[in-house]
Amino acid sequence: MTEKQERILETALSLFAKDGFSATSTSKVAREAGVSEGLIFRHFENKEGLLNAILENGRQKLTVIFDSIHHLEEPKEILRRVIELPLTIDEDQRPFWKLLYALKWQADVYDDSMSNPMKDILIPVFEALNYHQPELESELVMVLMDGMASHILLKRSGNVEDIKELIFKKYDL
Amino acid sequence: MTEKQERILETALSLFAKDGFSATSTSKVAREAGVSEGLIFRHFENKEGLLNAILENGRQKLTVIFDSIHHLEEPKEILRRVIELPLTIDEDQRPFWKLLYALKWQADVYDDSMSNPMKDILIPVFEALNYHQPELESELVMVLMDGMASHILLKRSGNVEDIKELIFKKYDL
DNA sequence: AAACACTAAGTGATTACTCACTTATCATAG
DNA sequence: CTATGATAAGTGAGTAATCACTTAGTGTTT
Repeated sequence: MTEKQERILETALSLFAKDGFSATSTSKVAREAGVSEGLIFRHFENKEGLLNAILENGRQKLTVIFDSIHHLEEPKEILRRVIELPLTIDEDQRPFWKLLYALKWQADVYDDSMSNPMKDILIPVFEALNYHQPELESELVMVLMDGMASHILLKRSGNVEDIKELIFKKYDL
Repeated sequence: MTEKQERILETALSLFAKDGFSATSTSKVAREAGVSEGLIFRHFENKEGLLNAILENGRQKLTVIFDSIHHLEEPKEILRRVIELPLTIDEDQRPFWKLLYALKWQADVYDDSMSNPMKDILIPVFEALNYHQPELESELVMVLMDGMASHILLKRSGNVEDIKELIFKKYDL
């Protein structure tokens, strides 16, 4: 990975997240990255290839987080970690998440790859906690997390920490 | 409102919702609507004006629904209606909601106009039901609804009706 | 006849992408 | 050590197509 290659990925992610994928031109990415436009196509073949490289990059970091949760033993500890996941997104990861959430609505792009691993984590938790409908409870938590993530990524004021505590209370965590 | 004018609004909404605002060209809207491209600019001034006309159109229908809930008396009945709102989106309203949710992520566009009216409805409900933190509970419900709406609009399988029932049970509705 | 709805053929700017070319990297042969 | 040559990295000026938008003009209503 060249330095210029990384610059392209970095500024493309930032621009895609801020203005949207199709509203961001390759020429703008090149200009902002201080690179010739041709270089983008040399390294990433086309605009979509650039997007895929960005997504693949982010997905790898994601797997690490998932695995670290999966290795925990105590069910309530796992549930706590899962629920507060949206709150643990740190500043430099935000553009990636914004891009991911924006792309969901982009027709063809939508990707459920995060959904199943999460279910695999949550269902055993609710089984261990003797909930009546573990699968349904898992889906509900995932819906909640989706809402929380949107809430946080779009910076809608409110105190997210308090909402988290409220959810913890409801699940007796 | 001319027939062609309505055709433009209708097909533009459909295309914006399917492919995104900036990925949809005015020429495509015109072609699909069976109309000359110039007509779009005559009636709506520019592409953004077309978008605003679509949004204004939808917002008016929205106000009607909000008011009908606001006029109810029984707190639990209100809460029930609010929570099942995402499930009552019928097929011909879906494109509007998809567009609205997609636009949230479009940087400059985001619009909180739905948030405050909803809070005004929910806070009195939780006060009447003697919840400890009415405002926080309202925010949580709104976050949940946001998640549910995404879930439904993106057609992620699962049984939304069952999830709704589970939520009802948790709020003792 | 005046306002209105509408079309067809434009406008310059910008789009994603290509191509011919130069420069840097680096292993191996003399 | 240096020269050679292959490969990858990078440039900048192109390309046709498409973009949002305009303009000049044609029918239709009132």
